[in-house]
Parts: sequence; structure tokens; C-alpha cells
Amino acid sequence: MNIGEIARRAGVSRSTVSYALSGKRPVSDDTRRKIQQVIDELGYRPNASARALANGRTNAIGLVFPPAGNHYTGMQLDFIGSVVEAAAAYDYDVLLSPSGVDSDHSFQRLLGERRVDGAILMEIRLEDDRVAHLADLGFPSVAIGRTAHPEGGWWVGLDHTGLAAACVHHLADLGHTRVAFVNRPEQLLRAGYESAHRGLDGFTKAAAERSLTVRTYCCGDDAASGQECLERVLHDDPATTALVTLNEAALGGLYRGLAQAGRHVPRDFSVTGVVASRWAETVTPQLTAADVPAAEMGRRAVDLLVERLDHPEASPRHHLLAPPISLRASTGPAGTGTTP
Amino acid sequence: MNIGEIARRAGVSRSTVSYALSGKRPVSDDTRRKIQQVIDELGYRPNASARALANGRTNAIGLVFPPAGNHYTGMQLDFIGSVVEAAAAYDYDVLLSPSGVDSDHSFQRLLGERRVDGAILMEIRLEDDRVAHLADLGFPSVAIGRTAHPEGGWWVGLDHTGLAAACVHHLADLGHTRVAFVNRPEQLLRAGYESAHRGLDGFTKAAAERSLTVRTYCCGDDAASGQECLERVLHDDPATTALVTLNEAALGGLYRGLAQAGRHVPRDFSVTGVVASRWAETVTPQLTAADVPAAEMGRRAVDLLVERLDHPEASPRHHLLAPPISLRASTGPAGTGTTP
DNA sequence: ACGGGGCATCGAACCGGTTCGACCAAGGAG
DNA sequence: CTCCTTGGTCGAACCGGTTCGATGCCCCGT
Repeated sequence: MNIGEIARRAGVSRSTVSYALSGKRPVSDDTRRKIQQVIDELGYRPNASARALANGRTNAIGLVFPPAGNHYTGMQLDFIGSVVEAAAAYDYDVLLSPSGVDSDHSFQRLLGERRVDGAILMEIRLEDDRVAHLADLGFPSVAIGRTAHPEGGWWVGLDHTGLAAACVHHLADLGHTRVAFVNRPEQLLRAGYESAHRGLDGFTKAAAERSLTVRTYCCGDDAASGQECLERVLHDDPATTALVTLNEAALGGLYRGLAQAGRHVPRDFSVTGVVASRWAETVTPQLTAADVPAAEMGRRAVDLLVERLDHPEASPRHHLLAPPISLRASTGPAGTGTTP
Repeated sequence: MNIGEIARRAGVSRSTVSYALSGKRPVSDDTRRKIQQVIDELGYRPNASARALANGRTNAIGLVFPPAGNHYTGMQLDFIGSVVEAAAAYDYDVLLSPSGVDSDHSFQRLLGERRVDGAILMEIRLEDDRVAHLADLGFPSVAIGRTAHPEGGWWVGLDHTGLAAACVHHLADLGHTRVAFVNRPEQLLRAGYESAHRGLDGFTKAAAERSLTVRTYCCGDDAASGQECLERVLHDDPATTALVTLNEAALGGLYRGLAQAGRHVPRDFSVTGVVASRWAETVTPQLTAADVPAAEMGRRAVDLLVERLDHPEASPRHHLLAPPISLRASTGPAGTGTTP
């Protein structure tokens, strides 16, 4: 069951078995065959802990994903799936860590106890102590998202500012003048979540450029909050004819609120935002949105991390993605702007 | 940085440090304090690989989740989240493995290379070679779902048969007589997925009991497939007035198909099924459904696994859950049964 | 005064790999 | 015919913990 047993049965030394397996030194064809045969017979696989101890690499990466509020969003699911898949292609295992902050128990385990060779961080904040901490330590990591000071870092990010602005311009081009912005929960905005801040910025600036009348809202990550938020929107300004949202989980609730207020989408009211395509397509009418390329981002994050692990001295790299808006069926020309 | 360094600085032997940390032998208060002080100063944490090598436990569990088709469903997300959280409470890390079958590369790594102490299996099939394989090996594992021969196994399952039957009875009580069943993709049904089979069984038997006219369909795990499937339903039998579904991901598409066919839910058409509440609430009208208690199932699976790890000789245990149907807004009395 | 028991500590072996230096035999160059 | 390389193999040390057996010491009972 261990390398000594294999060596004994093959009539060679333990080091020879090791070299036969790793190929780091030449081994004659005869002995290699003999060893391989014994290994196949016994179904031997080298112990991962022992190997990790000996050569200092665990062949595992950590995926740090703090829960957004108290449950996970669909986008996180997409990230997790693509990261696991990409990592598997490089023969890396993925360890999940539900860590919130730098002082977090599970975060410490991953790093301090050397369970992983590198980490991928999700749900980045503009001032993120995890990112700062890892940078100080020189610990190999890649962020999905970027902080306020992204220079010299490894990350793959989304141009939330540009994307939100694109949504505004799309609506302004259609003649909308009174537009609402539905953001992630207030708690996340206050915590400094990148997407919430940059999205809000992009929205506000573009709206000013186009001289739109706007109101901005925070909204819980669930359908009930979405519905309640939409009621607030129409209560505050019944003449609102369109909204932009970053809040995937609230989308169904927003639609329900519109239906109950008797606003038909897209005839009376236009909806757009930044949402992964697979969720944009579950609502009716399908959402015109900037599709978050979650699968691609996860894959690229792994590519970057592996590159960093293989070349410790490589200089920092990043990818900033700005997917175009996919026209579906939830936006249309502005109507009268009052009750239908 | 390692235990020898701590020992040196504290002026004791390595074993004393180890005992001070583990408490497995008495250590005087003086030395314990001294050791603790050095540890705090240096921020020392014991190396996980070394520890795992020495005592044969990695303190990690594997979560084996084959992708359903080519992407992940919302329910899988809920399982992953709850498993990670529950495992963290027991100080276990979670390793994700996208393994499909027994011969899978990543599955072999997890088990063969002893990366984990135990495993939680998702997406169980009636005849599941992974479950059989692990049972043969005596490897500690817990299944989320149950095979055709669940006796003597460790699992937490859902009574899909009973749940689907409950949906049928609910619809029959409302006077529906022509009902469709929308299952998971055909590929999964053919592969023997438990939920697809048991759900179909429960539906069929209950429908026979109540003398309903039924048709059953398989449907891809996405909105477009749902829409297309609903068109097939109404094409095959326009007099259909209700459907039962297990397919969470297709739900949005089913609703869209109904809207485009001019069927109002629940006035002209009732929809129900087995779906996690958080997804049932995103559609409008909200889905009357048997709520899959994904969070509870994940937690219980971890509880069971930890129990099994702590007491290797414990006799097998399981939980079979049968949540009641939550009445929301998507079902109503049968109407005329023809076009509105 | 002496023996025994418990406490605190130490040294060494071990877990299962990897890797370095040494060794020997065979082959090629001078 | 040497000498030097190179290919193939081995033994030993090492990675960083845990654990067992031994030892020294102090205190107590008799």
C-alpha cells in the first residue's frame, strides 16, 4: 500500500520506484516495467499528504467565497463550477473556504496550515483586507474582482462602471428619462463591495451625462426584497419608466412587482442590468443585459493562478472584461411615462 | 516556522510543544505559557500535510458533485453551501470533486491519494457504481440521495415518490384530470438518476390511482428547453390543465411557454412540483411546491459523515425527508380545460 | 530512610513520500 | 589500456508533525 511495499515486491529500492514514477532520473526499461506491473496489480497511488510534505506543494488551490448575505447567488455558483473544472484540467483540487474576513478561522487554516498552494478570492471589496494580507505575505492568489488599487495585482475583473453606463446609454437612447438603479443589499454596499460601488458610479455618471432623473436603491438578494423594492421605486416616482439592476437574485421579484403594478414589460417599463445570461433567460420577457461571463472569468482566474504558481517571479497580470449588452426582450422605447 | 523552531525558542523539546498543543499529556503551566507566548509571537500554525501524514487524518471531506448535464443547478448550489458551512463547524475542510463515475480521474485522486477522510456523494443513481465502490472499500461516505438498495447504507434522501404523488393528489383534489409531468433531461433519466426515476414512479402511480389522463416528458435543464417542452405538452394534448415538474432550471421556461400560449396561471393552468423554496419564489405567480430542504439535507449529511468518522463501527443511519407542499399561488381549481 | 507513584520532559522512531550523493558497470575517447 | 563519462541503482537524510518508552525528580506513605 505504500512505496516501500511496491519497492519490496519489485525487488528494487524505494528511491528507484520514486524515480520511475516521476521520471526525474533515468530508470531502465526492465525495472520500470516491473515496477509498473506491481503498481497496477496493487492499485497503488502515492499518498498525497506525504508527497505534499516532502516537496512543499499540495496541488490544491483554495476558493474563498464569502456568502453574500446569508446565502449564495447564482453567479457564485457559476464561478465555483468553472473554477473547479478549470483546476481539474491542471490536476489541482479545489478547497472551498467560506471565509469572510482576514481574521477568519477557515481562511487561517487554508493559509497558515499550508493546505493550498494558492487561492482564488471572490466577492472583492474596494478596500479588501484579504487581498492586502495576501499581497503582504506574497502568497500566490488571484482575485475575481478588483480593489480600489488594482495596480500590480493579479486579478480578473468586470468593468462594472462601463457596463452600468452602457445600460444607461441603452435606456437613454430609447428615450427614457426617469430611471431607477437597483443595487445589491445595503450591507454589501456599505462593506465596500466592488460591483455595488463601481456599478453605482457608472450608473450615476452616465445618467448625469445624459441628464436623466434617477433614484438609486439597495435591495436584498431575494425575490421578496425585489418585489418590495419595486414598490418603493414606483411609490417614490410613479413616472419612472425603466430600471437598471445588478441584483440577479432580486430579478424575479422586480418582475413580479411590475406585473402587480400593472406595468407591462417592455411596453410600459424597461428593465436591464448586469446579469449572467443563464439567469437573464429564465425571466419573461427575457432580460436585455450585459451578460456576466462567469464561466470565462473562473477559467481565466485559474489560468492566471497556475501561471503564477509555475513562475513565482512572473510579473502581475490581469484581465478586465467588458461584455457587450445582449439585446433580448425587456427594453423598449419610452412610453408616456405615467400610468398605462 | 516549524515545531522545532518553536521548541528551540521555548527551550523545550519538540514533543513537549506537541503535547502542549494537543493536551494529550500533562504539561506544566509554566512551559505551556512560555510555548504559547512563542507561538503567538511567531504566528505559528502546524503544517496540515505533516499532521495528516503522522496521524492518518486529513481533516477534509470530499464533496463529489457531477455536473448535471453541462452546468450546475440551483439545488446543487444550495447543497454545496450548506455542506461547506456545516463542515466548517466541525473544523473540516471541503474538497470539491467534479467526478462523474467510479473510474473518474478526480475521484481516484480523492480516495486513492487519501486527500480526504470521507466523502459526500451527490446526484445519486439507482444503480450507482460510486456508492457500490465506496461500500466495497469500506470508505466512509454519505450519499445525498438513495440507490435502489438503500438498506445498510448511510444517506439522507428525499421521498421523491411520495412528493410527486402529493403533487398529483393536490391537483386531483382541485379537479384536474389531464396532467403532464416534466422530468429532468432524458439523458439523466436513462442514466438512472434517482430523483427522475422515483419522481416519475410516484407521479405515474398516483395518477393511476386517481384515474387521471397523463403524459410524461423529459426536459433539458434550462429555460429554452422548458419553453419548448411546454409547447410540446400543449401540442400533444391541448386539454391539459396542469403540470408537475422536478425541473427547477426549466421552470422559468415553462412559465414563459404558458404565457405565450395565452394560459393564465393559475386560472387556466396549474403548475406544481418539487423545487427549493428559494427558486419557487422567484417566479410569478409563486410556485406551489414541495420545498426541497437543501440546506437541511446538506447539514444532515455532514452530521452523519462526522458521526461515521468519529465512530467507525457505528451502524448505518439515514434520514428520509418528506417536506409538505407549500401552498403558494400557482395552482387553482380546474377550469373548462380547453382554450380560455 | 527508603520505595513507589505520578508528573513533566526528552529522545527516538515513525508516517510515506522526494532527493542528494555515492557507487558500480559499461562504453567511448585519447 | 587507461580515464572519464554516463546510465542505473541504492542508502540515507529530510520534510514537519505525533507518539511511545524511558528518565529524572519530587512528594508521600510507612
